Amino acid sequence: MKSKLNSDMMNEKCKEVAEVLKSLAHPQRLMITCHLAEGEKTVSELQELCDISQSQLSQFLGRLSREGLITSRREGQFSYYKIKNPDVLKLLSSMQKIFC
Amino acid sequence: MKSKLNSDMMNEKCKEVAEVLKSLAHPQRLMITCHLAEGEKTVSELQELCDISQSQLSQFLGRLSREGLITSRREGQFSYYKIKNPDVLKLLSSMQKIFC
DNA sequence: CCAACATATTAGTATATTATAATATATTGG
DNA sequence: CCAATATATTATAATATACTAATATGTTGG
Repeated sequence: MKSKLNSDMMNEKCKEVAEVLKSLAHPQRLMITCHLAEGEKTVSELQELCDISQSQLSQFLGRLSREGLITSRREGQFSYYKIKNPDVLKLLSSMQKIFC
Repeated sequence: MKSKLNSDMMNEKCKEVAEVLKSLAHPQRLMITCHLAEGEKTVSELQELCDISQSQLSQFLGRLSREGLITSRREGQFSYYKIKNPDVLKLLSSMQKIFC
């Protein structure tokens, strides 16, 4: 069951996975995604939970969206964000088991 | 069995884990660590495996060492590197299951 | 010892990221 | 409509990262 990758495939994979890691590799972005892993949240909820400036939160959410980790929907006043990529959910869950 | 963290602990954890992710969040550093996850390797072996310049490889290995993910020992002409942090080994293994 | 090889360090430039402040847009209750 | 609230965008300065070329150090066989 051990899946070996050839050199080109490995290059590709590493590039792809490194992108995801890069998105998560910031204390507050990680915190944001960890909270989102528990379920959909509004920006204001996240702001409470993460203790982070409005502008930065919005910028981080923008980046995480652009990079495909999360999605949002607008409902009235509020924007709701949640994890989009199921692999990211799995990764967050693994990390929690390992580090928490 | 669900370990909840209070806000301060979560801050700490996120900071700590984000550091590790940052170390891994580069295609070639990820590739290096993936190869090291299979076992100890010399710099020249890694250079072959990763197709990367001598200087960059050495700089990346330096960084990964400084950041506590890997260790090295010198034996004659060669430097042998391997994964130091067992959590990193677990993480790499999880990521392989998820992404490969 | 010295030539060749293995590895590490340094310096310099280009690019990316972070954080902050200021401003803009969208929605709703009154 | 307008004031208040929620969210997004822009500009900018500080810092970190990536890459390359050049040079330095350490080790060994002959």
